[in-house]
Amino acid sequence: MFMIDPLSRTAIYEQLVEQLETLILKGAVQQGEQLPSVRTLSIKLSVNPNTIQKAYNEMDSRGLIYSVPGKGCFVSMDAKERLIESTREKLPMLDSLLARLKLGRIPKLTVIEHVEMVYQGGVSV
Amino acid sequence: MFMIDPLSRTAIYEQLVEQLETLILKGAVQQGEQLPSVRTLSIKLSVNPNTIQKAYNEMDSRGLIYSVPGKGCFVSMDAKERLIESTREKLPMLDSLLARLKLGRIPKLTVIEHVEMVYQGGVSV
Amino acid sequence: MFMIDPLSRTAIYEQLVEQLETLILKGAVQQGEQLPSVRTLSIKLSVNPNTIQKAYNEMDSRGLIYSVPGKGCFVSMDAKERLIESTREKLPMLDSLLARLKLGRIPKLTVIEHVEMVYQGGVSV
Amino acid sequence: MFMIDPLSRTAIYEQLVEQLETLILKGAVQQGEQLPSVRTLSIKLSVNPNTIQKAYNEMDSRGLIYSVPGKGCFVSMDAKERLIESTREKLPMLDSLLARLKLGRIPKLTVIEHVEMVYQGGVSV
DNA sequence: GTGGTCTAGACCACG
DNA sequence: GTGGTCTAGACCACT
Repeated sequence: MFMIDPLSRTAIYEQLVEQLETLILKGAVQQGEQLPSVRTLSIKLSVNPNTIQKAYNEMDSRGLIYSVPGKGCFVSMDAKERLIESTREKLPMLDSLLARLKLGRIPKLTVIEHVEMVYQGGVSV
Repeated sequence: MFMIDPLSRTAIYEQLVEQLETLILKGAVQQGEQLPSVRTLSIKLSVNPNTIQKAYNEMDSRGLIYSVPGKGCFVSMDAKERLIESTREKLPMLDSLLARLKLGRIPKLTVIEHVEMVYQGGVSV
Repeated sequence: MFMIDPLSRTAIYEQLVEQLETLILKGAVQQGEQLPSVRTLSIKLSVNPNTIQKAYNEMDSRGLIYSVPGKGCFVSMDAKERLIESTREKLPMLDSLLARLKLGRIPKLTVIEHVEMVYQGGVSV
Repeated sequence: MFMIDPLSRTAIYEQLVEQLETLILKGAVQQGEQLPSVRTLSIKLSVNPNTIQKAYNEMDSRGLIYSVPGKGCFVSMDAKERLIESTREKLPMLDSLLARLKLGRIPKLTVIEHVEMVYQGGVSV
């Protein structure tokens, strides 16, 4: 369910957050669904429980999941909606990346091809 | 010449590297040209000299600049070429960003608009 | 009789204690009256029996209820009196809350309005 | 500057957050001011650095402070404003507390006296 | 069993 | 020096 690269420059807990976000967006994890417990996941991923906890906390504070002490962590009912709404904030990243590609002589056509490919249902991330 | 945002979450030395890259790509800094000395730049930007040094080291190790002991740092003669060549390595970033935008319900048309805008010379970064 | 919010950050057993306290103070539960059994209540509220037991234990140790083995739990004859007496212990909470409201620029008039409203029989909790 | 009660039921990091909030509201800590470093504070309070870090993180994510890796943590320029704006969210707590006091036979006059006392600049928290 | 907090101690990146 | 992350292991409260 989760794939962790301990050598990556991005923190483990951030990898978890990002992956859980895409799982929610893809519908692979339904709203209201219970997430794997901190301990279970920590063992499966051979990662310290504190690290899992930190990832869950982060998402909790963003309202994407909620945790009920003694019961478990659950996906918020409006998690997907929240994520969709916040996506527009990523457009500036697109702009700066495109500008860099343009300077690097990547032809517009190549970029458009990538857009088409991804949006034709092609690329999974 | 350089604009540093000390509050940004991206490290200062990375900001310097990125900006120098775009300056080279834009031709604002010519190949062979001498770069400001570490001390000069550290004072101008009120940034720790170590930080400047780190940025220069990073670019040196990538062959984009070279330092002549006792004289200073200079832009490599093939800096621009190297940068252009390495740009293709950034395409996977584009793919994953596009996939995220798609999941976040950003319409393809919106993305295309951004591509057009940037490639029509619109956006400067 | 009881309303439990399993998503609340306050523990379920504390919700039960607080509600039972106000029921006693309001006279909705008379002194000497028998309380629902742990099992009954746990089913009605779909809450773990241990949780109900914990709430009852808490109130027992405070002398608000007493349990007769084999018969059930009963409200102490002096429960209401005890609760009223212990209320003064809550005044420091009022002070610190007021201090925080003052720092947060809540006007005195607004606070007074709330006092009036509650004491005019307005607010039920 | 900070007072920690390790025996309190409220978590240490929450005690820190609350105290820092009141310090900001009182103006004892100015906006833009640098906070004590994680390590320094952890030694002064004989608390684990991670705990201090957690408190700082919490306030960072709420926009009350910002941290610059390698430099330190600083109070946000709009910290006080944010805190004042969020104070209204505490009014429901006032209502429920007042309702409990009323049930516990605390006379309205007594409550009003406390309000007057605090708002006449009396109580420091 | 669950989540939450805390300590101790380590390592990294940044300035 | 700074903040940030991670591990290991412990304890607590709640269900």
